[in-house]
Amino acid sequence: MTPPSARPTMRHVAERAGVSPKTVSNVLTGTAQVREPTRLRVEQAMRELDFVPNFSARGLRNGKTGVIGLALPDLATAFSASITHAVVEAAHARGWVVQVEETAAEPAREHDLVTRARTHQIDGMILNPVRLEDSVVEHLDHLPPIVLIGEVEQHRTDRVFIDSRAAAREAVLHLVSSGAQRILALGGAEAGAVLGKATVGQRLQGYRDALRESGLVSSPALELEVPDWTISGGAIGMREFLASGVEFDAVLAFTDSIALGALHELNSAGIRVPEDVLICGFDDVEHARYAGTPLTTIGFDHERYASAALDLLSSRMGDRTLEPRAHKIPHQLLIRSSTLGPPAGSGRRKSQK
Amino acid sequence: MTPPSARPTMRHVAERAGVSPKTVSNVLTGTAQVREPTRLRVEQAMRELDFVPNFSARGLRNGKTGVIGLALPDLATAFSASITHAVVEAAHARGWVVQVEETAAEPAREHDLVTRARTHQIDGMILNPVRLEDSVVEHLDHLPPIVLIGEVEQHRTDRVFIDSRAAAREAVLHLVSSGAQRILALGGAEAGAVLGKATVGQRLQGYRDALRESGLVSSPALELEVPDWTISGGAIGMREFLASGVEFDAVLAFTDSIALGALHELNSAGIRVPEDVLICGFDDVEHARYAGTPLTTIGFDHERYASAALDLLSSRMGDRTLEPRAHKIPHQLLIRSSTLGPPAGSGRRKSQK
DNA sequence: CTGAAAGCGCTTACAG
DNA sequence: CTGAAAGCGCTTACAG
Repeated sequence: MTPPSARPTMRHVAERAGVSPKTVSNVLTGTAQVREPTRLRVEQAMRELDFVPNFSARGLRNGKTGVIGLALPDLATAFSASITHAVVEAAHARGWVVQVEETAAEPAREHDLVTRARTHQIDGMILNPVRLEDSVVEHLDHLPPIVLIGEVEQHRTDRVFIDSRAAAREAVLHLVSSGAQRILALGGAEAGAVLGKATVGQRLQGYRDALRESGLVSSPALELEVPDWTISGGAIGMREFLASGVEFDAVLAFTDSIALGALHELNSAGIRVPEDVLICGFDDVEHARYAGTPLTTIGFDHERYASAALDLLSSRMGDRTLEPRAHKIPHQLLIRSSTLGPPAGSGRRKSQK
Repeated sequence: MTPPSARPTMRHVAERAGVSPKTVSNVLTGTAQVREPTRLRVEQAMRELDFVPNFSARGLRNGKTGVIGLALPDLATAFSASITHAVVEAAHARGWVVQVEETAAEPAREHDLVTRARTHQIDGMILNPVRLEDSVVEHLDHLPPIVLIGEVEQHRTDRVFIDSRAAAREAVLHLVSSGAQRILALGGAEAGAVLGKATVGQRLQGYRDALRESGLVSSPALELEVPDWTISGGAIGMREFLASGVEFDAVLAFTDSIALGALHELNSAGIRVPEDVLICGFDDVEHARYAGTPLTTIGFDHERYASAALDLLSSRMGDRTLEPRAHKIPHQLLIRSSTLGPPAGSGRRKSQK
């Protein structure tokens, strides 16, 4: 019940400085030149009154809020933390603040989010879709600018991505060249998803590409989903797989968190990495490098990824009629201890039978 | 350059439904009862026009935006990810969205943040202060409600915290009872900070309390700062310490990330955990449990922590004259492999000389 | 239960 | 370079 008048407005500043509100606005936005002495008077009045502009009013007037949205499936993962950090830093450099949303890997929540985007008053949104419903894309015209991050088979929106298919292929070829023959893909057969439509599909395709090229057979028994893309999700998936008794000598995990969970589970089961099983992750989060066995992974520049997304957002906000653009960020296979095993041909451990 | 009129307003809905804007507002906010047939007509008009309310306008009118701020020193850490996740989930349950900020451990940026809080149009803010400048607290009356999370020797603001001093003491007593005699405190002597004023100080005090009680001497050589509270920060700190040649047989790291960096560095140096050195962290982030050597740590319920902060925020938004309240969240020492060493008295490794 | 009026705090044309 | 007017899209009293 604090009266709103407790907070000074431009009118108060104007009165105190003996000018019109317009002049205060000019000082604030720099729209028009203001003579030095006038400007100093206005600035002093602002200081004396401890004035700050009301961004709701400005937003109402301008149709811009200075806020962008960042929507990720699960904010608790290491990868999300790294991306959030990078986006917030890059956004600040451009004068924006960031509102975060969590889609919890539920398509319904993604949909809600996008349709609610306008009410939240954000100027644009960076969305990491899990399974982007087509219905969302349909609404595109009524929505603020959206940049998709991650792999999406969808060309009506700006996108930033790494070539996950190529990266997965490289990773698997590396595993094969290190002597692996039965490689588990851990992270998603993603039963319901159309192959290739999202990150999961891309990585799975790259995995299969490499097997084919290497003359190895792919098998549904070696493509395993995990409950979620977290450390515990990876651990649970690995535990189930070990219980199945299927033979394997390497793991391609679809994220580093999954890989770390799998690594833990292998160690608990007395299976040594890399002596018995090789393991490779995805994303190069900080603790991949510092894991008990440092983790081979696919790395890319998270800062660059964030900047690219913001640049796309920025130019689309300037012109919504632009053709959709896709910005590919280079990736790199980072080889660490987890795949530096004994020479090819040495007997690898088989999983229990 | 899209005309703002592209977006339907309440007036359009009202015209289409043949009612006044006020009635549309009533339907939307539920302020007044609306007769069933009227309401249905209005709702259909909203659907047909794909109407969503403009929250900037509503915010301007109501003085509320539905947005709260969450400010953490470094969004990239595992602890930040866990807290961000918990806060966003709890906020959504209360109908709020969350804007994140990063203070990068710089007091100046915290100060900026707080003074800019009003312009960002947030209804309240959750701030994890590193060194909260008194100047910030001075401005409290001109700011939206703030809840501090973490330990702060400051009683003019609502706070949520765990008893870090008691927790650190328990952890060290546990290390001592496991046979440790020379325990490194890794995370901050925090040269400039007044002891006890922030998280660092609390944990350091608890550490010293336990040493004193155990009849062990504390020594500046065993209190080490790290460049930052990250995994690599912990690794760098540990590396420097090992180079110093000071003897030690246990480590109390001030966060799990620091602990994991230290663990990695010890392993690299051929020092075994827990056989040669015991190590204990703080916060119980997910990968503490899944580390190469599962990490003993101080755990607490992150969800409860977040909910408590939002509850305090909520009630203060209802009444700014309330006495400041402090909500303590219980913690628990979680003993895992990293401190399950050989029995006390067995020869521990000394660091190199 | 519904309507007509006024105003939240800004900024954009439009004049000087 | 500065001012007076109008309006962004809502909602809160105030009447009916």
